Amino acid sequence: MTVTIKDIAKKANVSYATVSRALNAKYGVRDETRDKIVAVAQAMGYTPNGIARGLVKKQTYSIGLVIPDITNPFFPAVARGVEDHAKQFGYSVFLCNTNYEKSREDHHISLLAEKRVDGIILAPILNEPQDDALGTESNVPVIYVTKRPASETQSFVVMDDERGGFLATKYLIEQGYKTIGYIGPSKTGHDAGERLAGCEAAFDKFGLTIQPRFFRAGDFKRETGYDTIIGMIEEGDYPRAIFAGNDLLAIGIIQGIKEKGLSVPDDIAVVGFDDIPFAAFPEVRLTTIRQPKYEMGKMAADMLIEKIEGRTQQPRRVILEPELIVRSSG
Amino acid sequence: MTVTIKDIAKKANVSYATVSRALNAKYGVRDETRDKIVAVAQAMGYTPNGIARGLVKKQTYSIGLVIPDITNPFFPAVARGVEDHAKQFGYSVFLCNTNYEKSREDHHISLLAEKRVDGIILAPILNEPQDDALGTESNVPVIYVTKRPASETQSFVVMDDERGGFLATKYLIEQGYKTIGYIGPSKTGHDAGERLAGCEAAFDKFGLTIQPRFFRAGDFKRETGYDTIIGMIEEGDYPRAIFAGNDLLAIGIIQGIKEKGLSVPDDIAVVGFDDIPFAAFPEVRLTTIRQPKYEMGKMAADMLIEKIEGRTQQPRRVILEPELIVRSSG
DNA sequence: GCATTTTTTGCAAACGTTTACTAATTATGA
DNA sequence: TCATAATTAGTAAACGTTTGCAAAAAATGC
Repeated sequence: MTVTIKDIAKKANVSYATVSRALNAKYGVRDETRDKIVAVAQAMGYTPNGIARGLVKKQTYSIGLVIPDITNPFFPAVARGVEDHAKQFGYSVFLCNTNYEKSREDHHISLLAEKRVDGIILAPILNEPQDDALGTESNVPVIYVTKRPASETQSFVVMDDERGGFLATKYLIEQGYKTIGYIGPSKTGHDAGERLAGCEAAFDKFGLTIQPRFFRAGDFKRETGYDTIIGMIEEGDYPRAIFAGNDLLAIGIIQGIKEKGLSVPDDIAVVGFDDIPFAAFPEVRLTTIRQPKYEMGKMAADMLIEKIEGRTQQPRRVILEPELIVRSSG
Repeated sequence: MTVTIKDIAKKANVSYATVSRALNAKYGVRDETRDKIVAVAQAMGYTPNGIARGLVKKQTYSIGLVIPDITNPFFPAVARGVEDHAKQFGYSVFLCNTNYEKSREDHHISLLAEKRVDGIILAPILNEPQDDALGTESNVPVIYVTKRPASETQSFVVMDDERGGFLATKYLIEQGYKTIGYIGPSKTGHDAGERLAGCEAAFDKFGLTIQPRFFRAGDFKRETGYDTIIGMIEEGDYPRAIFAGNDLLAIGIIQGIKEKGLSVPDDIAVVGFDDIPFAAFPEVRLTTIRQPKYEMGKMAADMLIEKIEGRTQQPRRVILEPELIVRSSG
């Protein structure tokens, strides 16, 4: 049997209320008795029962981190940021992978609610309006991360995707490339739509006109990048530079280019988006837009704890700045 | 105020014991009343309080996963394996990064103990005897993963590092390489010592003699691989093939080789160890020994739950098989 | 040294469940 | 129809804490 506060009380000849007070270092217990109690607790190998405490204090010091997939190289840094910061404030974090399935997301969230976590950091799969039900219906504090919630009343921390797209394109333009293409998700729904928007904004600003045949909508997969560029090259009509919707696409694109006997960036320059760890390796050296992943996680944890501890009631909307990382691919 | 079982009882005109029974689908409540209760609970938006339940049932349906660093590409797959399997059995998992610091490991473990997790999966930093205190002193079930515990009485799931080292070396030998080197951690303490042992065993078995100048002890860092190979090449004395203690080292080694104008595998063949996601990319195509990371996590979760639910009392010692993945570097 | 204030301690309720035990109800068999 | 068995529902204790309130003890002031 694990030792409880009552066992200690008995052995120390005090009431268990006194033990509770002594152990929690509150005022109002004589030093002498506190010392004795602490000694006894120590000797008996006491570990406070957080469950019992949670029940009365209605606080568990746990939070949930709900993300699509920790195996996606984007998320470990975010998770690390969350965990590091949470731990600093005494919170533990539940890791929940949704595997990009709405049903799993829902299930995880309701499990977390049963576990009475103090709050949730959610990197949602989609950003559909109904998703925001969570934050209002249940009353668990939620911070959205990575993607903005549809509703205006929720807090979030995201990166400025549009600015990222702008930065990437601007860089390419300033490098003197005249024909620039985009491969990646299009506006509809996905956040990468904003990356595309930023790209278009740069075209606009610098007076270039978009050549639609070099703008290819698709998904986020490496294969897509590979296939798309191979197609372009085989048709004999390709741009001098390409902005890819994310690093995985960029890597696929580079692979395709090389396989066709062309060189990067001499024949085609490529800039990616995200700066996953892979991008920095000497074999890759991808020029890309860095998302502040760790900081995003840290920030989200910070905001969540702030909300939990009631220090703020207004929703906070944080938009982090992207950073252009110039390496060798563009 | 969140709705409790008592609120439901009042509205449904039954005692709250009945509500509890109805909601937990136990036998012993008339269908009619159960339906009514379920309907009321539904209508009131009831979410069971896992904390209260945990207090009486002495089970929280949470487990802890304690690893060095989720940002290390080895661990996400392990974590995913743990989480997927745990979830299947209704358990949630706390993610704890120790950052390779013993003090953080200890702290996390004692926090988990306070949270009354049902068990812990631990990828320890070191494998020193005193570490095993955990499993015995506290009575939380523990499964060691990645590294074996020093004590004989603990359960673990690891990979057969020695066999991995053997496989890698054997492959190199069979490819016809006569001078083979090793760069990586040495025997002292680290599990990679076993990799080296397997390497030596292969030398033995195939009648080759070890040339100590090609066996370089060090750590697990990419820079070490890079520096070491550069040194060898500059001295003008290097082996035809190298077995690296892990993939990061291997990547550093390859980079060094290429930078010195030599080619892989034509001048020097390299095989790594781990098969981190990076190794499979077309830019890298590293020949390596795959650790069954996902399976390790899954297996650990399986064993832990088995232990929690008391289906087994004997410690289980699982040693997974490595697999040689032949790509282009060796 | 005694009344008064302040500090320390104890008692008991509360947190939201589950569950043994008992009471009430319904079903069964003759 | 009635005794008995089987089923359903209710009472109350328990899980291990925290905390308001009251009682006891110690400290203070005169």
